[in-house]
Amino acid sequence: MSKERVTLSHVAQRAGVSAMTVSRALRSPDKVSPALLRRIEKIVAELGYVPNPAARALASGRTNVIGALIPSVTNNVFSDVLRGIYAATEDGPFEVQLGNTRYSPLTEEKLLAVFLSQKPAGLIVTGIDQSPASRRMLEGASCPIVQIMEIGSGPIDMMIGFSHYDGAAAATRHLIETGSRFPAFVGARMDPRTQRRFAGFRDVCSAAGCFSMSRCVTTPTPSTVTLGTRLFADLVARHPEVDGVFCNNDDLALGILFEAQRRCIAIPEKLTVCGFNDLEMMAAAEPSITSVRTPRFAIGRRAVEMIVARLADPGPDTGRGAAERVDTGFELVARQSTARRPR
Amino acid sequence: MSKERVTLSHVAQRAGVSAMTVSRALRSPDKVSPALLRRIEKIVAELGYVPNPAARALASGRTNVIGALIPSVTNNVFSDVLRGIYAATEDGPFEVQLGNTRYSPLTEEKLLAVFLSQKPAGLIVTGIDQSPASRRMLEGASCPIVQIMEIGSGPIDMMIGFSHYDGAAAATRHLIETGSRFPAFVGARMDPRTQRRFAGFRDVCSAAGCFSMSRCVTTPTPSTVTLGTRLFADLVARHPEVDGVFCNNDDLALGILFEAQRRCIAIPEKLTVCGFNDLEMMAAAEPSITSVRTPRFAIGRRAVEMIVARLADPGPDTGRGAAERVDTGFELVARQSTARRPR
DNA sequence: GCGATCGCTGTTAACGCTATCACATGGGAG
DNA sequence: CTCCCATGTGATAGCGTTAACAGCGATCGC
Repeated sequence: MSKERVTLSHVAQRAGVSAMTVSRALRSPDKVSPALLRRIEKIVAELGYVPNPAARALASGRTNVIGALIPSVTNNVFSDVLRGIYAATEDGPFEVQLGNTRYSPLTEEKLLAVFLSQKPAGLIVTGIDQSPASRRMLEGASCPIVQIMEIGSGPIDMMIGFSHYDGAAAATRHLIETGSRFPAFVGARMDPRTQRRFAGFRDVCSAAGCFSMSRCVTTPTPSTVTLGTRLFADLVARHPEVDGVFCNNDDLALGILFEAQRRCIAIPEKLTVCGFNDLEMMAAAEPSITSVRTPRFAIGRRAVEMIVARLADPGPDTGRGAAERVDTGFELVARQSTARRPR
Repeated sequence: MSKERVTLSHVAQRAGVSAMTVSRALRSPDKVSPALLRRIEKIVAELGYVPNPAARALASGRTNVIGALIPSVTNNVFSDVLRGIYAATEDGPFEVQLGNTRYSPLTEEKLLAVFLSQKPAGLIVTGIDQSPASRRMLEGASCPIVQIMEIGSGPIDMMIGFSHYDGAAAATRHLIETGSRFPAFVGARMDPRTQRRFAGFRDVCSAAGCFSMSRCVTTPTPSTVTLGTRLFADLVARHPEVDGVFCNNDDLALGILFEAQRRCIAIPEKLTVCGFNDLEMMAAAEPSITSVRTPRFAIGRRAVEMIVARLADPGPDTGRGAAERVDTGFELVARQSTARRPR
């Protein structure tokens, strides 16, 4: 058993053809006669030939790498998106290169430069708030690009997501409709999407005449269940009148549930609670927690599919096809934590 | 602004030196005169030169890719490990290539073949239960390899993790010591590590004379909070006498907490509960939940560090250095859910 | 003062693959 | 019976980088 790598020419030699033909047999099988194709495939299997992606990339100027820029790997939201991305790529020829921007535009710029220099097959970026420099790089790129998780105007190329503002607005309306007169906002890691959720909350409350900035507690630190308990403790200490909380995500909502139980504040009788994203555990909680369901897995999968489709058919325009912009919507899932009749 | 890629020779031309010198300036700065080095660095920055990794890989026969084979991206456990891996790589020259084995040995074999063909700088694989084929491939590989999450005998190369058997045994002992006479086991996704946890539970219970197979409910499906509620419902329906539960992970434990609340089964008075992994929310829950803390982030980070260290100093042996085998241990964190005096 | 040595830089030749064009064959249209 | 084109295959030339060695002053030891 030789330690040496099996290359195209080894296969070619064994098959009595040129390396180019073997390359074609693997890359575009329809351009090789069927009999020869079978013979080559057999030899490839025998020798255990695996193409060298570096050589391929160098020679062709393209790679089969789809780059994905995600702000966090820990956050449940993005692990679902990631799962969708992996699900969509695992049958195809593409592989995923993950970049963790850690919510930093600067990190994103750096990663973008690195990714783009590798001539990726496509790029997935999170959100619509790229820095000017990032945006310039992306606009100059020659591969399909999908902005995910959010929709807005002026897509760089393609876009799939939903309106965080509308999602939060719907949740807030629900809180008010189920009788909250002193609604509060609890938010962590105030990234742009979170801020738009806050805006949705604020505008709906203002319109209903029940907005109070001092009932909004936020922090730049990442959201956790424990953080939810703390922020809620702060909130009730300052505002015992609070009778409804919109959390900018489910971790916080769960923390509030626990802290309320600890303080014997009945949910939903004394306090209604609504989260965001609808993580699996929201339905299982006691009481179950109302949340805004977002199609995270689908967004990840669809983003890859959009890139693959574009690659297969670049569209009528030279270069980029017509920009696709998909609004996935969201769904307010009302549960026990807001099951209260309005007075 | 030219669309053309900036290559080494562009930089070289501008600097009035050969491409090789620029390559050296970037790769081993100490072999280039300081003045020239500065000049080259300036031009690199000006031109925005980014090395082509494909060309580098092809020419040098090595890559700076560390491959990581993980059974799940969704599972909180592995997202923490992943975070550790990313944390350790983000300052260095290495990048991570993630492979999702989805708990399938066959998928793992395929991914391994692909990864190894790319001559990675190092490889991280999960667990110690590689298939014979996988093991052969890994043993034949010429890069550092770390098996993570578990320790056992006969490491392929390096290894970092803890004993799942011992962790479960400690938890079970704790359940019995805090007064459980009819302890139960609830487990999902019975992968090898989970099974060893079960073995720990079983052996400790048997030794204490309180093991009953029919009080062990398991399922091959992935663990979720909702699944925890269901399995617990099944369990109490068949065994109302159960007064303590060891869950093979925290999702299930949380589900059990919720289901117990729904059924007004007081925790810890009527039922004690212990999870595994000590996810963040265990401490925040009401009542807080006892769990076995495992150093997931540290394992991920350390695994990368072990690879980097090996790469820097291959050790005395030809090829591979002395195998490193790190037992990180675990920590039983007792909380309210098991706060009961033994009778 | 002279060869030996060191430090820095250049030249050449790959690495494994694919783009491109050239070439050979065979069949169908005129 | 030509001519043309489609089809399948081969030869050649890179892609951008690094390994390996060659060269060439300058410094050093004796």
